[in-house]
Amino acid sequence: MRLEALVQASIQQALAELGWSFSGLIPVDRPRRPEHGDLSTRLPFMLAPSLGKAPQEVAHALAQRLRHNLAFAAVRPEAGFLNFVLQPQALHAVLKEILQDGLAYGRSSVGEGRLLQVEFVSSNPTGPLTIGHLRQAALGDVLASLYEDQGWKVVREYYLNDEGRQIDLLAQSLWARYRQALGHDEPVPPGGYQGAYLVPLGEELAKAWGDRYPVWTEQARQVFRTEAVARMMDMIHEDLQAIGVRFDVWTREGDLHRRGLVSEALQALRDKGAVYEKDGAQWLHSTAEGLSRDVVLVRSDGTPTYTMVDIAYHLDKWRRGFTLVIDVQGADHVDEQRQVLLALKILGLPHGFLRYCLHQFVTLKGEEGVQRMSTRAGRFLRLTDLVDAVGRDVARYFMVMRKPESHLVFDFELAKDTSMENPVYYVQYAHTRIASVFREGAKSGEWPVDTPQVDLSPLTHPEELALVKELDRFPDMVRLAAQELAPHLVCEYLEGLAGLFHPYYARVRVLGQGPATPARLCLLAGIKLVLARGLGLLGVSAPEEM
RNA sequence: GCGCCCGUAGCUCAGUGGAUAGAGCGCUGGACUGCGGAUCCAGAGGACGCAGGUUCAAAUCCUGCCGGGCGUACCA
Repeated sequence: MRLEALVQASIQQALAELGWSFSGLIPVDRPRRPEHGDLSTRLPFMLAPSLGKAPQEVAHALAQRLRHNLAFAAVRPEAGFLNFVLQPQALHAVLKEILQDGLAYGRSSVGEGRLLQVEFVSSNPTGPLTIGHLRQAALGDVLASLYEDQGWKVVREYYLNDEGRQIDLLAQSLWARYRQALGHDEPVPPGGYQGAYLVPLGEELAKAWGDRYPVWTEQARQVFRTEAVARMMDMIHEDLQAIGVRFDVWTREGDLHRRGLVSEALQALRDKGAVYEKDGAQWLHSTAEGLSRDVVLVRSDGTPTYTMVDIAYHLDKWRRGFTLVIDVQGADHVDEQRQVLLALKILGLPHGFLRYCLHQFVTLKGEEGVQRMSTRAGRFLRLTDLVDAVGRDVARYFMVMRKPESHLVFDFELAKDTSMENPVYYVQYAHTRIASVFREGAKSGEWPVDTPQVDLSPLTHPEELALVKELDRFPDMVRLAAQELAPHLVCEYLEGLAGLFHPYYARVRVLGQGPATPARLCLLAGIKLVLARGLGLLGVSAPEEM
């Protein structure tokens, strides 16, 4: 039994014996200070008012009842808390269970196979992916993994905005590069895409097509739009491959229009009385529901806005059978998010169907100081350049190591220069070291061990017991990271675990220690397992050798 | 102006209302005749932006300020 459950069950029994009751989850904390025990509960504070007793008194009474429980070496009431010191045997039992679970350790079936969609990146096909998209890609991919681990059936989806003015601008920018390649003095249109990545494409088209499109006509627009989007998608696919992200479904804006979903969603909103006309445009009456402004759904020229299409898209997600949708988006989309959430509420979709993982931007600190990035101005760092410089593991890890709503300063020079003083390597090195011990142990015949038969009683060092306690925390951590959309908790956990392992390893020898050796090898096996599981959730490799 | 996010060590950042606030980097000084030194040990370094409030208990919740970011388009 896991430690938290063990404590909760024991307390429940004590409550029953005392004729007390507590509805709800009994809180179990892991105290920072060792003198406060291995585990503690603040339950007495919660129970005291209804019992008409002081917390200290409640804690005392509970401690009396729990004192003789064989799992605990001590149960101490202190300052209204109830602190538990575990018997080493209780921890040994936990380690055995972990090893028995193997790679399934920490997995859960709470998702019950329900459908979850994670929509992320969804970058417009107007250029290659940048370091900004990398944060999205890493966050979305890790969130998807976390939910898969919790028993959800996850669809990773990319929404492809292949319509609209930005695409026209891109097409015309590409056309200008094409004309330039033919020796004409055709400037990139105002507000167009200045990036150098269009130059070689323009040259290719010039070679292939010659002087076929001398002026910007409707026909040229069609041809260059199709060509530009296809080329940009090739780039994006290449970038995604570089960081190991794969999408299950690509949805194109054009498809939503073709299937009539946009007008259908608009009609549904109209039926709810949430739409009004002003200046020839159709507006969503958002202020009526407490938002700060109304938004246009259909422009006066009859075309739907981005927001309108987004609402239709999300209504379709609901119809597709998803129980939960997580959208990973940047902070510049907050206003948009509120409007969509509001529209879904008006349409009667359940609260909580759509959750946003909102993240702040990545600022890049390079040789020229902090730079604001812009795809349109051609000022950005390509994702592939970053991956080439620091590797996929570091790139992914760095993008999720901070909580999404925090700004993330990516120091490019530091990432390259100090790659040896890097948390990713610190964690991976712990895994490698254990693998190395196993290799050595295999030579001496000490490894592998018959896990179920090993006597773990030699595991008595405080560091060893602390390590098992940390391993025990892994499933809760994964659950919390998924629930709170907080992948950084995984990084924090792994660094903590590696931070317990390295000092232990430096102090305690594993091989050639008689009966202690198989016990310690079991502990190392548990650590290695959990490190691999955690790194796996992040999409970071767990190397046997470095 | 209004809305949302952030403000914690020199830097980058953790910290599910709990007990004496943490990590990495950087800095100072140590540790290799045994399993990988990409490691370990020790030290210096803090008004948790400011002021009120709620609570047995606040870095955490509420209110108001101050600072930074992002929005506030018939762009996407």
